[in-house]
Amino acid sequence: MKSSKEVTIYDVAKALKLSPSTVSRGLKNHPHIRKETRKKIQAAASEMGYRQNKFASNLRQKHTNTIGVVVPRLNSYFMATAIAGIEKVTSENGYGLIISQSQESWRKEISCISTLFNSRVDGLLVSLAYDTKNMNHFNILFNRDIPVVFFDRVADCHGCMSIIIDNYKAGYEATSHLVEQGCRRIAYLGGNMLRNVYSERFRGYRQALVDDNIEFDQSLIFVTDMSGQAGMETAQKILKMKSRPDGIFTANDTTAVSAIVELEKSGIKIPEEIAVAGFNNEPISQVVHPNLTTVDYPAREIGEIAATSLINKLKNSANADLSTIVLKHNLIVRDSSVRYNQNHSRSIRQ
Amino acid sequence: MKSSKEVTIYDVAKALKLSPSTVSRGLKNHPHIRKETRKKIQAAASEMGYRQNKFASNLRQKHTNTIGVVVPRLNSYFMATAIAGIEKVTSENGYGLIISQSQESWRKEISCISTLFNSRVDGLLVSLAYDTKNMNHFNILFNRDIPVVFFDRVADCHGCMSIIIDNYKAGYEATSHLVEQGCRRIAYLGGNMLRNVYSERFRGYRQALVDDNIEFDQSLIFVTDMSGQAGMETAQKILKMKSRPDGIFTANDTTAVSAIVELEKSGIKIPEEIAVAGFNNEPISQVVHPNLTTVDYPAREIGEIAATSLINKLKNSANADLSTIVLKHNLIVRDSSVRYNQNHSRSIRQ
DNA sequence: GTGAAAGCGCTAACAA
DNA sequence: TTGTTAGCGCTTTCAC
Repeated sequence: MKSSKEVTIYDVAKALKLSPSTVSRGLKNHPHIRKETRKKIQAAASEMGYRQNKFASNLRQKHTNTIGVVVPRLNSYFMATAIAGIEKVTSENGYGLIISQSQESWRKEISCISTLFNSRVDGLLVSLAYDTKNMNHFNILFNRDIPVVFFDRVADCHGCMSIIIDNYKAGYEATSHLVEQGCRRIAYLGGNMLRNVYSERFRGYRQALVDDNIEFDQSLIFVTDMSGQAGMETAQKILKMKSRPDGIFTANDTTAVSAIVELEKSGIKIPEEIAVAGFNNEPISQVVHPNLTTVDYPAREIGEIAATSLINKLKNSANADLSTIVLKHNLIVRDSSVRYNQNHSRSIRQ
Repeated sequence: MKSSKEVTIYDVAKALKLSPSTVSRGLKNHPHIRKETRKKIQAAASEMGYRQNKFASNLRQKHTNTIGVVVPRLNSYFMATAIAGIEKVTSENGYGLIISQSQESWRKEISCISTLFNSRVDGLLVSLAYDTKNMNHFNILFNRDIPVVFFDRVADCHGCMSIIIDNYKAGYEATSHLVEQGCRRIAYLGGNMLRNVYSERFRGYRQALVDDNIEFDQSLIFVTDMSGQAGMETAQKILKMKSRPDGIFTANDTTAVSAIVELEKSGIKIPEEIAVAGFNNEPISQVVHPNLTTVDYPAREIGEIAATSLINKLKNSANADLSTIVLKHNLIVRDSSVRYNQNHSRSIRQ
């Protein structure tokens, strides 16, 4: 194993007394090559330590076998898991991955897209930043027919594909569940309504109230950045309210958990005084006391399916493309929302 | 904004009646170019929608401005945070990132390294898999002088750089702390001793026992894969022991937390009957009840410093390279290990 | 089934 | 300060 120069197809060709083009063809199983020749070529190539120069190849072929990923943040359980899924299928399919973070900022997202565009990724997987207000920065991609698949935080645009769950339904189910447990004043704690994940969960929340004949109360709606900090602060606001809610539906687990911790510090009993439901089924939901009722969210699958869809689109550009894939979610009921007494009295009442 | 062909420096040159080389130079602020010309070139280029073709450039320059990353898993708090740090500094320095996961497997790690090598990354950032037994797969890199910086899970090899914390000291401190709280039979729950992070923490544990005149007991040592599952199973083993430990030092928080949850299910009082200390200061450590004593670990900094070191090495290859950078850790004492009574009685005794 | 040759877009040595 | 030119390694048309 020498530390010498790179081996090129010219070197292999010379060694075999063949032409470079034959070697090139032999290396990629071109049909018009005799079996023996091909074998000879491949043997010699690996013998000599040949490795393809992708730049030369890309330069000719005009594609990079690279996929760009733009996510709000890397260090959340959901994203890390989704990306693990993405990485799995892209690497299995011979694609490289360039991952970048928008840091939840529209501005930074614009620059990520532009960088990735300049890196000539073949396609993109994106989940939108918290405050992205329009999709103009994607136009450079659409103009060149670079396919984009959105996942989780999606937007309608140019018939791009989206991989999501039914956030409306999940929000509806979580809220209904709280109602079933006897809650009548249910707070909603969510993020920027620009993002589908929050607006849809909110829509579900609201519809559940309507269907249960509970009046909507604007003072119970909290829109925050959905950080742990925000959960704490909202809990403090709730503590100061004259007429406190008796239930909270939170659009993620991080805020739910920090709200619970904060509420319990002040002696509030969960779920007796305030029942809580979160979203995402992060590991933390099984550790907090009481264990958190939450919506299970197939992070890994979302990543895998997003990547698979993009690769399909890349492979046969004349694809009959589904525009949206909706994955199944699952309400997981745990102690933070179950009121055994209440349940009991209800069943007696009926 | 047309969706037409790519603009090349030839197009720009033609439009400006200059030569391609002048345009090339003008675009990258080459010193031998008049200011006006440069401005004219840059204006025209952006006007015309020019974007550099990196393949052509790479093909010429023999480097890719791309850094490869190999980590055991993406979806752990520590790794996601470290990678967030890496991404920050690489993107600031104009490097792309190719991230891959070894899935904790030596075999897969070998293939990751080889793929990255074939992608011609300029350098690598790696944290070793759980069961990597030798470093031969790195030889292809060393043979071509491709620099590698290890972080967190490191190994001595070819004078590569390593970014770590003092795991020995941290293990020592955590164990000593448990002793101070009155523990006399302290279990150690760790991973494969091949990995520095586990062997060093174990070494610290052991030395702390020696220094406190506590006899080492092999039956209190549990080597697992450090998953949540493993924490649960180990807790069950401990529950069945005739002579149970009165303290546990666990080499990560995930296992610590699931062990605590499992022990408490069986009515064990934490920390009164068994005091527990973990490692990593994951968010979950502040949610579990009782809050977990743990070692704070500068994940983001480790990532940032690893990336910075690699880039420095890349930029001036004649670098006076430090071989190891040790970052500060910090024992965070929380309720899972503090025995107020015990403390009190000790202070009286003294 | 194989070879010759051109060219992808850029950079850098050399020339002017 | 700018231009000329060759060539990075590969693929692909066209010719044989």
